[in-house]
Amino acid sequence: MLKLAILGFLHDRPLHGYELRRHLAALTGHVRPISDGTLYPAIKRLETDGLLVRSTEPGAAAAPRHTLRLTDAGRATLLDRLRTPDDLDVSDENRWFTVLAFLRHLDGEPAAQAAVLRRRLAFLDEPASFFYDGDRPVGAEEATDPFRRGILLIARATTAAERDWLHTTLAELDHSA
Amino acid sequence: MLKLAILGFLHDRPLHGYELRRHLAALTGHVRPISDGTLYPAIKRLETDGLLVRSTEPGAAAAPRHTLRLTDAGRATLLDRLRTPDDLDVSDENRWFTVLAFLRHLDGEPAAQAAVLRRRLAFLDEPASFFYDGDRPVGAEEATDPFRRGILLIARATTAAERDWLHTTLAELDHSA
DNA sequence: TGACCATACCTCGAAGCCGAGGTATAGCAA
DNA sequence: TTGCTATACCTCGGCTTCGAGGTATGGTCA
Repeated sequence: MLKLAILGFLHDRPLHGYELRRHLAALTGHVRPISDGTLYPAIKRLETDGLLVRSTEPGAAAAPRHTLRLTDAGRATLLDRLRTPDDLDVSDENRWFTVLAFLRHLDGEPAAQAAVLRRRLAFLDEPASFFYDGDRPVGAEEATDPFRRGILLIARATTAAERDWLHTTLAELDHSA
Repeated sequence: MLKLAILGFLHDRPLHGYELRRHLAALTGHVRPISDGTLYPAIKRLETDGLLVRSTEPGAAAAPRHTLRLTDAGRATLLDRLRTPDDLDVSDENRWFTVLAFLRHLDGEPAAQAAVLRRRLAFLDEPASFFYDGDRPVGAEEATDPFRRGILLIARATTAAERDWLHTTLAELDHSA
């Protein structure tokens, strides 16, 4: 997820680590902050994998900066990951939002974008609850525990809003394809 | 999060590992499945920490089962964690739902339950967006990218539903306190 | 001149998670 | 009797993450 986000941000334009940090903080920071000890090793991994290159420049306001630039391999990896996200990217909301944040990078391929959205739709259409009475899913109405009731109500509202948005966006994409 | 979920399920009644696995699959499995290689070491950690004990029994249909039972320390740890969840438990939706799933275990303490809900409310009231134009947060209406627009729309719907539920539930808790 | 802060990057050990693989037992069907 | 499936548990290496700590530069302000 971090890898995807880094590649996604760098696709727009080269950034140095500190800027990247701030972009990441804006995207997912209020939910799940990224520490330096996570970010910098991740950058190094991407570099050794040949997905990005760094060029040192004198720092504007402080220490020298390492400007990070996506390579062709990096760009290809990003687009590939966006075209075929794995199941966790589709089911976990945090990861899914990261995919959505960069899905526009597939801008020449509305059919590929639509295919990704359809995978999410399929996931949302799977009958799945959080709680079961034996094998039977427990609906929000019958939950006696107010907190579990909350989970079900919130999940239902989210799913409804997302289905709505998915359907309208898919219609637009299909139209432009 | 896994630790919290295990303690939470065992608070209801003793379970063996395989049952626990199925409970966990129902709670978070459709979003984020838990593998054996995660579950069993986690159980072992809880055991060495003295939070649960296991008693081997002949298996009903197969290999012998290890029935897991919460100790007093385990029960205390669970309640403590529910009373004072850390920030990530409050901000990350996956973790927050896990807290909610077991918050009823604080049933004698409506004030403590309300305090936890209020922390979530405070988090939701923080002005936070996913995208910024400089320092200014970008609203769903101005987002030109349809996918980022989706993120903002879905997040807005979720937040609205959750605020609603939090307010009504807090009113009930305050009434019963 | 010195204190302090924001910028900018990095390392290290501890811990957790994952997937792949392994070991058994019991029941059922070909 | 062979094989399959479900039950039930476990280990291992590899990878990622985290937090705590460290280094260095340049600017502001007293």
